[in-house]
Amino acid sequence: MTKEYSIGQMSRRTGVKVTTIRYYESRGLIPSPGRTQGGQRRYDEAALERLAFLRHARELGFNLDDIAELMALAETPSEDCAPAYEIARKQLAAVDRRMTILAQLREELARMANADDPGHAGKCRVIEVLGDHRLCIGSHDLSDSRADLSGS
Amino acid sequence: MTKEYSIGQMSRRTGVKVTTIRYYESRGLIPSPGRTQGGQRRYDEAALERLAFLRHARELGFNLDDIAELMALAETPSEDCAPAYEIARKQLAAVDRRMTILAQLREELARMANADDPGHAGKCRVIEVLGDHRLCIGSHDLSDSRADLSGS
DNA sequence: CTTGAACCTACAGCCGCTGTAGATTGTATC
DNA sequence: GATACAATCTACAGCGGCTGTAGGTTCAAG
Repeated sequence: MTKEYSIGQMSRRTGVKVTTIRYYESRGLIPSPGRTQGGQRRYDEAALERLAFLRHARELGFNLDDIAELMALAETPSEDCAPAYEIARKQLAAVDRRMTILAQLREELARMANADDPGHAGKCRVIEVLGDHRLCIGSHDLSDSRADLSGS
Repeated sequence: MTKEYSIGQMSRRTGVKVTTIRYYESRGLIPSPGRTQGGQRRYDEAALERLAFLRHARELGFNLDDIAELMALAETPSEDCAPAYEIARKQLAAVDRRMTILAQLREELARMANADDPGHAGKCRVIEVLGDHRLCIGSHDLSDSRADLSGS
């Protein structure tokens, strides 16, 4: 009789929220587990490992499609590690791009936020800078220039 | 007779997409403009300035609620610049946090992606690392640890 | 048996967009 | 004026990755 976990236990052990675990199941990232007579999910050790893998990959910013691929690779012993490396390198490149952009944004924000002269004649420097679009950083292609800071 | 702009002209002049301009209008960030007899939007110079301000602020990662506040401040001449500074500093702090986290993520990814030994016995290093959650960076509170790289 | 936490599904929303179907308008050219 | 085509319109839905809640059931401890 192998050890079983409820969804709450899975959540507490991996740090992935219950609603998120259900979401991952709906996305096919984790298999639907067996159920109790009453309909409650019961997971095994393998499912726990899989969820932990998923969580770790999410932490590193891999998107769910790439994670699905990595998981498939993990379950298919193969001599070819190229696909996994491709995915990891792609993510590394994206992190590098993001870091470059954030550094630029930081400069402008620092200028704006740390101005000694907060403003004059009813016009704040923050507002002035934002109103002066010669100070815009990017081209009109904004897809990578926004300092999106959301965690999810 | 002041100069008028169609929504497409607004888009080309500011780099904000037509659908996004409509979205901003629905969110109340820009006022609904006058219309032609046929129902097409016609904007004035002031609207163009406002949209440019909005775009610049988005570029810097300010969220729409904060931008709405900044725009209200811009339109209300006041001696008090504290609210604008507060918003700017909050954003600066968020950028700093994100940069710190990205640096950490970068380290781990680099380790993973640049390994000289790509893997052995059918087990890739990338996969191994992801499966070893002792290498996780963060606590179980992931809200700021994900390397979200999306531009929007 | 009772109680209350944990669990279930269905549905909707967050944030900031973004696209598309089907229809109308505006403008340039003939 | 007629034609052609790009531009514009609204309504609706979707992206990515979650996240919450209403209303109901199950599980486990006392």
